[in-house]
Amino acid sequence: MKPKLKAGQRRAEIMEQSKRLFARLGLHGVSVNEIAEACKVSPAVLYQHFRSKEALYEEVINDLACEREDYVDAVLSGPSDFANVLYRMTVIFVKGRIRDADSVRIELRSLIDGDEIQEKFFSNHWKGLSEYIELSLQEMKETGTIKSIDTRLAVLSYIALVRQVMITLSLDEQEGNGGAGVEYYVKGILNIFLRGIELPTLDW
Amino acid sequence: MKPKLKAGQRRAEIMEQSKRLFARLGLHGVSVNEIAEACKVSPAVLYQHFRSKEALYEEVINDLACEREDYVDAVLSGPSDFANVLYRMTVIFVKGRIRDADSVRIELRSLIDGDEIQEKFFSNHWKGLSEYIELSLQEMKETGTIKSIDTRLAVLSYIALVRQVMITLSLDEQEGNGGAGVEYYVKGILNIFLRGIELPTLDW
DNA sequence: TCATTATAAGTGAACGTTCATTTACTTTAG
DNA sequence: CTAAAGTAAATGAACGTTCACTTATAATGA
Repeated sequence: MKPKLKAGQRRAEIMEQSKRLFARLGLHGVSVNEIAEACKVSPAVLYQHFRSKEALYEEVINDLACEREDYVDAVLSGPSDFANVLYRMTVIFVKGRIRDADSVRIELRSLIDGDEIQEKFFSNHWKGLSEYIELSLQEMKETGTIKSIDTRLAVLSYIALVRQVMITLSLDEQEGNGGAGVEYYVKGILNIFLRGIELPTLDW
Repeated sequence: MKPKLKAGQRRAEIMEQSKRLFARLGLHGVSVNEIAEACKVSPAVLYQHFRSKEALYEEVINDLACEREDYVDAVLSGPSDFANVLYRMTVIFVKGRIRDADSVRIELRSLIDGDEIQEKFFSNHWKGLSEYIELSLQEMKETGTIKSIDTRLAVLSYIALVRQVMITLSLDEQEGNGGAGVEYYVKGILNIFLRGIELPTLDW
């Protein structure tokens, strides 16, 4: 006898399986039957929980886009200079994101499609990181700690570097990373970035 | 009466339209009918030139994969130090790529989909740039011009920065770039990169 | 030169399949 | 018993693909 799940659990199960499939194959790459099969239910079940395939897709995407990282610990749990705080924030960010590669995949998809989802991704996931950089640089500029610099370009560059780390760690199957972990990569790109904008690097 | 194109021209037309559509919507996002419609011919025509939809797709990708920038001029047409050569190579690379945004889109798709056909495209396109960096850094390491550095990480970082420029210039519709051109962005990220790996920046 | 002919290019309807979605019915738990 | 949770089967539309056919173009021969 098959166990019957409560509506809420079934819903969650459907969304989990959908997320996996949509991330890897895209909206048009997966059929409703395949999703149902992955959930081990008949296709009709999906329609008791979601209006349509597209509605399910949107909900999955939206769910991912709205997740937010919590940086409170990152800021408080160590040295409070720019480099160290940014390091801890980035590690938290990257670890949170690559926990499921699907989230990274879906973000990249939304980047290509250029839909509104992309903005949601940015404002929920990247904003914390980029605002911290932007405000810090602005302040350093005013106090003369740093030479004149294109803040926008700096933020853009750091995002690019972090995204590359996420891609390397979560999408490159080949595992040719030499087994290097999140900390190694983040430290590596962060130091490149810091030297790049003429700030002192991590002191360890 | 409609004009009839020669096989070669029709083939080229089909591939051009397909590229546009595949880039924006992906293999499963476009139907054969839509491609035919874009070419203003009946669907059957596609099958006189390509075995199947998938074969057409592969050929489009493959076509992109085989394009390669010519860096001879870049190397010869100015100062021959690492920074200046890399600058000129990068400008050529970026200009060539963003000439059609579709190529950039397809590359991003290939990152996500991770299939082998597209892998080829990816590695081939960046090869010129990344090999130049890799070999140069290796040489500087041996001659002691540069401190010990993770070459792989450096190459990865530069690719990330260049890709970000491409994305900004060719996918971000919002045009909030302040109208800054390729040269500005390339110079910006290149200097960040050079300082990042402790090499002298562009001298102008 | 100009009708004749051969062939390459293109058509449109229809094929079988798969798609997303719905309907009518069955099972299970409280 | 009954409401919720499930199923199997069926739907029309859209899909990729093929087929029998027409039309434009170019080569031929008198």
